[in-house]
Amino acid sequence: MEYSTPLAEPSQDSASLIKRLAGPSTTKAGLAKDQTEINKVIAEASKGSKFYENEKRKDKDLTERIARILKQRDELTKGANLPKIERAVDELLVELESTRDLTQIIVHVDMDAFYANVEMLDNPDLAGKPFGVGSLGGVLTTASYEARKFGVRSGMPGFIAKKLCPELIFVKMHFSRYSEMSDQVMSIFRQYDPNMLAAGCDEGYLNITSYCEEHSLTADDCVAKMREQVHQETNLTVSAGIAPNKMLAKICSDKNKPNGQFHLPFDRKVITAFMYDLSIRKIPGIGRVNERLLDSIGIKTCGDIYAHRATLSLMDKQFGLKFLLRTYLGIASNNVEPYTREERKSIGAERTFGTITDKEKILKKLDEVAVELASDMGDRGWAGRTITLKYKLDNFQVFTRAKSFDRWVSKKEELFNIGKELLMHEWPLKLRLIGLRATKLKDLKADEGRGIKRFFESAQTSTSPRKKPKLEIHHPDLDSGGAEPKENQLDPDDDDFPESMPGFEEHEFEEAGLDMDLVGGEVGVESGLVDREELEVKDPPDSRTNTGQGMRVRPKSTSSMQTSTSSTTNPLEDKGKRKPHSTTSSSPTKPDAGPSKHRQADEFPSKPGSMVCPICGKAQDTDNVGFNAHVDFCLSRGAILEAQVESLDLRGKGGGKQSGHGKVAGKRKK
DNA sequence: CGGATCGAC
DNA sequence: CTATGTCGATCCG
Repeated sequence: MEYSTPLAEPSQDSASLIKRLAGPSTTKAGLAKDQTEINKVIAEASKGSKFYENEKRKDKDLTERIARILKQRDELTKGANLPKIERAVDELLVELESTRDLTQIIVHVDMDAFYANVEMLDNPDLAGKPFGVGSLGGVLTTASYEARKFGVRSGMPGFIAKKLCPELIFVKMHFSRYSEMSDQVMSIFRQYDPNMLAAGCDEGYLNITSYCEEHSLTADDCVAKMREQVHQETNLTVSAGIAPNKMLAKICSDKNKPNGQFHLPFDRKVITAFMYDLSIRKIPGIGRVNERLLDSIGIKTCGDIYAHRATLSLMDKQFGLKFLLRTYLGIASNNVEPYTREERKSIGAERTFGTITDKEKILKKLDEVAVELASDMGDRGWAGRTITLKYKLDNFQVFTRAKSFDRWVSKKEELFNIGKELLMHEWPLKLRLIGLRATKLKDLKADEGRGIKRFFESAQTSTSPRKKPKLEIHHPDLDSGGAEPKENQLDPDDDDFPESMPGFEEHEFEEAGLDMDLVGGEVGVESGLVDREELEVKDPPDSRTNTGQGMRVRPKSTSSMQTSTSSTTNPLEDKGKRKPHSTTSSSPTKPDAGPSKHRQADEFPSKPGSMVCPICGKAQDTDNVGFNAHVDFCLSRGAILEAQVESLDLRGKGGGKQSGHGKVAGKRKK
C-alpha cells in the first residue's frame, strides 16, 4: 500500500514532465488550441536537449520528494489524535478570522501585455498580428494576445514559440520606451494613491480608500476612471482587481483581463466562497512545485485546505499551515506602501553565454560580471560583506559558493578575486553562466540621506538631542511585520561615526524603546497574532506583509526618542491606513513630516519636470518618487539586451506582490 | 552560515 | 543551433 499512492504512478511522471516543459505560465486562460496539443509540440521541440534532460531530472527529484512526503505523512498520521489536532487548527482559524480587515480598498493594477502593447503603439502594423517581444535566439519577454492563442508565452524560448506559431513576428525590445511609458502610467496611479506600491514596471498596488472618500466615488467608479485616464493619456490598457487585501486584489485583476476590472465584494461570506473553488495555483506564492506537493496530499483548491488541515498542521514546516489557513479564509496583508531603499537585501549580476570550458575564457567572463556588478554597486551606492558566486553547468545544474568577510566589498578587483577564489576549487568546468551577488549590504548613500534628513529636521524642529539607544532586542520577524525600524538607520548621530568598524553593523539598536501595538484601534484589525506566534509563521510569500496587516511597531512614547524619527512623531498618520493625499500634497515642510520611509525622494522638495535622468539623459516629468523609480528602471535595464522576463500577464498571474522589487537590475550597458 | 529551492516578474 | 536576469524567502544541515 505504501507504494501505490495515486500520484506515484509512472504515467504521472511523464504527465508532470510535459506540464513542466510547458513552462510556469500555463495556468492562463484563453487558449485557442488545446493546451495538451501545445504541450506536445513543446515537448517535441525540447526532446533531447540538455535543458530537457535537466527538467527530466528535476521532475524525477520532485516525484521522489513527494513519495517521501507521503510516507512521512502516513507515519505522522498514524499515531496522531487527528480530531484533537483539527480542533486546535479550528481555534487557530478563529484567531485568524479575527484579524480580517475589510475596511481598506485595495486595488491591483496590471498593464495588459505591457511591452507588446507599447510596441504596438509605435508600430500600428502589429495590431492584430501574433508577435513576441524578444528574439528567435533568446526568450520572449511578452507575447501579443494574438500570439497567446497559439500557446506562445512570455519566458518561452523564441524557437519554441516559432514552432507553435510559424507566423510569429519577433520584435526587438526598446527599454527606454517601456521605461517612459511605465513612468507615465505609474504617475497616474500615484494620483490615486501617492503611496502606491509598484510591483515591477507594469503592476502596482494601491489603497484607494482615502481617494474614494475624498472624491465621493465608489471603488468601481474610481478604478474605472483611473483606467480610463491611463488609456486616454497613454493609449495603453490596464486591468484591475478591487478587494480588501493585496492577495485578493491580485487574483481579481486577472479575472477580467485584458482591459477589465473585477470587484470582489467586501463580505466575509462572499470572500470565503470565492476562495473555496479557487485553484491553489492561483495563489501568489504557490508555483508549480507547491502545486504538485499540495496536489499529492489531496489539495487542489483553496477549499481543500480545510479538509486536510490536520495533515498540514503535522507538516507545518513543509507546507506552511498559517499561510494556507489565511489563504483558505482569503485573508492577507492590506498594507500598501512603496519600497524603500533600506529594504534591499542583495545586489548582483549574472550572465549566460555559450558553453565554455577554457579557464582563461571563464575568468574573462567572471571579470565582465565583476565589472558589471562593481559598476552597479558604485552607481547605486552599496557595498556587501558576503559575496556569492553562482555558476550554471553546461547541463543546466546551478551551484552557488559564498564567502563572508569582515570588510565591505564593492570594487571590481575584489569581486573578481573573490569569485576566482571561489571558482578555483570547482574545476574543471563546462559553464553556461556565471554570476556574482553581494549580500549583508551597507548603504553607502545613507550618510548622504542622513545628512539631508538632518538638515530638514533641524530646520523644522530643532529638537533632537538624543543618543542612540542601544538595545539588543531584535525581532527580525517583526521588521517584516510592516514596521519600519529602518527608520533609525538614517538617524543623525550616526554620521559621527562613519564606518570605522567594518564588521560591525549598527542596526538592532532601533528596536530600543519600541513596542508592539496593534493598530487595531486605528482601523485595524489584524494584529491579533502579533506575538511570538507570528514570529514563527512561515508564510511563504509575503510573509512580511501578510503578518503586517494592521500591525505596526511603534516607539514607546518614552521621552527620549522622538523628534527626529519623523515617523514616530505622528502616530495617527501611520502608513497603513493613511490618507494618501495628505502625504504628497503636503508641503515639504509639513510638520508631521512623516514620511516614514526615508527614501531620498521624500527628502527633497518636488520639482516635477526639472529632473534629468542621469542614465538616459531625458528630463523626467514626474515627482520624486517617480523619478527614483525611473532611474531605477533605467539602471536596471541597461545591458540586458535579450532576456529578462518582465511583465507578463500571462504568467499565471500569481504573484505579484511584493517580491518584487521587480526591477531588474540589469546592468548598465556595455 | 552556506547552499539549494521556490516563486515572482 | 537555441531555454534570462534580479531579488526575496525559506528550509536544511
